[in-house]
Amino acid sequence: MKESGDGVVDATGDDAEVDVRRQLIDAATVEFARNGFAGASTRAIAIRAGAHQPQINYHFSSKEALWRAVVDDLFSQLGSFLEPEGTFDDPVDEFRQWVLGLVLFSAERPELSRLIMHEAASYNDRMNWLVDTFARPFVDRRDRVWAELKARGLTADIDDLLAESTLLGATTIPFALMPHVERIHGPVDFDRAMLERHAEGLVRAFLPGLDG
Amino acid sequence: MKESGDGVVDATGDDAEVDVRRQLIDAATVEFARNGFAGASTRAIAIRAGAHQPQINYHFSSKEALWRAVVDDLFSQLGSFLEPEGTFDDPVDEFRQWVLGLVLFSAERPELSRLIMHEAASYNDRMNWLVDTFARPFVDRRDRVWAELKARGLTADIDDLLAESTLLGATTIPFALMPHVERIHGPVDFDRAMLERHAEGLVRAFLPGLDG
DNA sequence: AGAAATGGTTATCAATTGAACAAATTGATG
DNA sequence: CATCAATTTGTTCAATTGATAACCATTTCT
Repeated sequence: MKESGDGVVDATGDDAEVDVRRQLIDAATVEFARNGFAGASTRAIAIRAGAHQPQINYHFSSKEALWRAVVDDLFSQLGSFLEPEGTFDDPVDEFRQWVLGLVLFSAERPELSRLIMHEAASYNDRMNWLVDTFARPFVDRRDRVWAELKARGLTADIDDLLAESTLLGATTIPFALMPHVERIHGPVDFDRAMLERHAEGLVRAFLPGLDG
Repeated sequence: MKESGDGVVDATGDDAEVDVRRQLIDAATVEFARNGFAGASTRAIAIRAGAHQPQINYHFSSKEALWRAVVDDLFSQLGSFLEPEGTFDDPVDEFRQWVLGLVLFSAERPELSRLIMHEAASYNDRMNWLVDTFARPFVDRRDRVWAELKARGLTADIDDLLAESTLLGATTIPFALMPHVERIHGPVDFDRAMLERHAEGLVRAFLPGLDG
């Protein structure tokens, strides 16, 4: 338990003991996503985690480091929603799986989009770290698939530089802004089938060439 | 100059005197959009405006009130980019003008989208006020047009409840997240013609029936 | 001229912030 | 039992926060 280096589970098998580090990350995920980095206080995070505020500086070196641990955790979860590179022969299949994965992930874990939205509105170190460490590989792959689809004449006629963020906005924003949506339309709930249908609709919208 | 009620310009014609209230709103727009409500300090806003911090509480009653004045100002600017209701006979024309207007506005003034993104990630009073006071009429009109287009079989097959926010995300997010985009692709600059072409691409993507 | 009003300036307030420190506790090992 | 490292807990600190009050300068009206 003390050594978290190798992922060996506590030999006692008694996981009634909570992992404070884990609890802190989960609580921080909620607070950072809701209020942004500046708006989230370490005390609020600690209370939500059922811990004491100084434990944040013990288990993580600083509030910044806790924020990075949260982003790390969220991107790792996102990875499990997306098929690894090289899985598909057909770029259309790859595109379809990417859109579906992003829609399903955003619906289940809107925190990552919200966290990015808080940071990506300005030029700052946290945003740069996030982009360089995690976002760039995702974006590069996306752009490569988009270029291949465009070469085949399948893509919507939108600006290449904006294609990536346009797709990102279309797939994730509805879920990231769900409080806004629900304020207008009332409580909303989606089952898997609806999300799959919605994702397929997005694919057809951005790849009109499929119907041609 | 003291009475800003009727838009009469200072009779002296000397407008080297700056309108502090105006300067504060402009400075607050930048700070709130970059750092969110909690992350923006009244001192930073005052410094950017070339004013003193207590002047914020003099010209506005509170930081909240200043934030609301900023939103009010931004929505008023948005209004000038959108054609008034009843201008169009054809819902396709109305949709096209709405998409174009939103794209042009977001490219020129990404602050409104950023400000909304900061607030709409959580249920809070500022977001509720923003939705009830400004967003609802825009959304209602958008939904009405979308329903009309759908009845004519022109729309992409995406979920009705998500259509509004999906459109919003696709049209505004690329510009709201421009720091993120530029971190990846390097400096980006768009001229009016490129934006018009991009907007038309979005229209065709979301109204595939137009090509049928 | 004198009073009133408007707005700018300085100083200060209580509250909250992230972080640091030391004492207390825990659990395992010799 | 004694020892030691790993955590937890309680307290404290300097910095920053939004807001307020007191004071000063200028203009406006009587």
